[in-house]
Amino acid sequence: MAKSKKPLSELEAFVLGLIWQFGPISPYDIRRHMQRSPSTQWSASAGAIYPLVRKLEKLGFIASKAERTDPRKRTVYRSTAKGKRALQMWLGPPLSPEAVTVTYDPLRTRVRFLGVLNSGEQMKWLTAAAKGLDEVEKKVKDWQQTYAQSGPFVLALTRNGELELETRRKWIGEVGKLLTAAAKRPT
Amino acid sequence: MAKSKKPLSELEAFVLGLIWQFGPISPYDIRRHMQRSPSTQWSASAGAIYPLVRKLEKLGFIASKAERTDPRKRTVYRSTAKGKRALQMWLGPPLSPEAVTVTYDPLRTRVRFLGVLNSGEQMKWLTAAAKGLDEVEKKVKDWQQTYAQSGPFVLALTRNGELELETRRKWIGEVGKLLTAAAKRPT
DNA sequence: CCGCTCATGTAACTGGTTACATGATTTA
DNA sequence: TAAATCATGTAACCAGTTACATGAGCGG
Repeated sequence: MAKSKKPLSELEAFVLGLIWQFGPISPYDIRRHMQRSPSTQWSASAGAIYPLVRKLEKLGFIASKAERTDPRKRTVYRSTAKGKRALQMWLGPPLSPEAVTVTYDPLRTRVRFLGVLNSGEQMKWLTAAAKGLDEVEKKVKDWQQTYAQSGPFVLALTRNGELELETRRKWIGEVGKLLTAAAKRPT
Repeated sequence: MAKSKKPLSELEAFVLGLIWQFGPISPYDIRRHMQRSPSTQWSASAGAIYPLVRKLEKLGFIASKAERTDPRKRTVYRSTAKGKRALQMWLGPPLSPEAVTVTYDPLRTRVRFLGVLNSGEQMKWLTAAAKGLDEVEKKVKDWQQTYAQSGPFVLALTRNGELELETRRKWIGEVGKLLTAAAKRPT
């Protein structure tokens, strides 16, 4: 049989996707691309990317081509037909279980435990959080500018960034109101 | 000096937070609590929780008490004053870098590469994604019901779930419109 | 009494990070 | 020519997962 390959990890699929989308591309450029992204989901470390790319090649999902040899070598990769199919499989439908899950928002995790601070500190925390979101917005806008007008999918990402930020801001604001209301109503 | 302890990991802080919030509580109950949460961020595996709890105890952040001994033992933990301070430190302000970052949304990652599917498949994917969000909503609502009326912080989480879901739905819808528009306008 | 849940635990693994190294090439 | 960047690589580590084991107690 041999058909039972285990599914790609999120990082593997992401790198394969980038190679499919921007290939021919070098691991070094993949790393820079990831480092410039506002997301901190992955470190984009050499220790992750280079071995991963070699693995994808061994799987036959991507093919390498030496662009400049020996001294200052540079190897670029592009997706193979098999790689494209693997990416399509990964995308689905059906959507894999980890594709459909609640988002992970570190601010949400923290609000869960805001009760460990006193009322005054809670308000300070919320102010700091709002300021943090301003920083995030800057980074997102930077990213958007560099990758502007790259088709409907980048536009979709841009739009996601806007909506997401708006929602988080609104929520932080509501949490503030909730807490002041709770503080006034003594137990 | 010895004052330069490295910061808590997200999981460590989360578990410490749960112990502070619900303690005295057993590692077993922590696991169940996490398993019931709609988030799939952590596996809540025994291999993660039990060693972690012992680590927190060794750090002096929590204290144990044997609730039932030897046969069918049950050990419960509660937060110490030091643990509470550690939790407050972790929360901030200042907010740690990983606290203020864009959310991680696996659907967003996937939309990035939707171009690998043809137009028809793209629409099917979006339909499947929307259906997936319905599932997420069910899970979130279940969770909300079990933990209803537990103070302003749970209320804040509930509200976050609502807003988040609404935003993701809206976004998926917009992506659909974006793509149909792009499909009609040839090149 | 059989199967399920309670409750704790560990050994092996894995995916990814940190931190470093190398050498060529470009820029100030 | 010194410093920064390009480009690739690896060794040591770490946090968390998978999968399994143990034994007590409870419900049908």
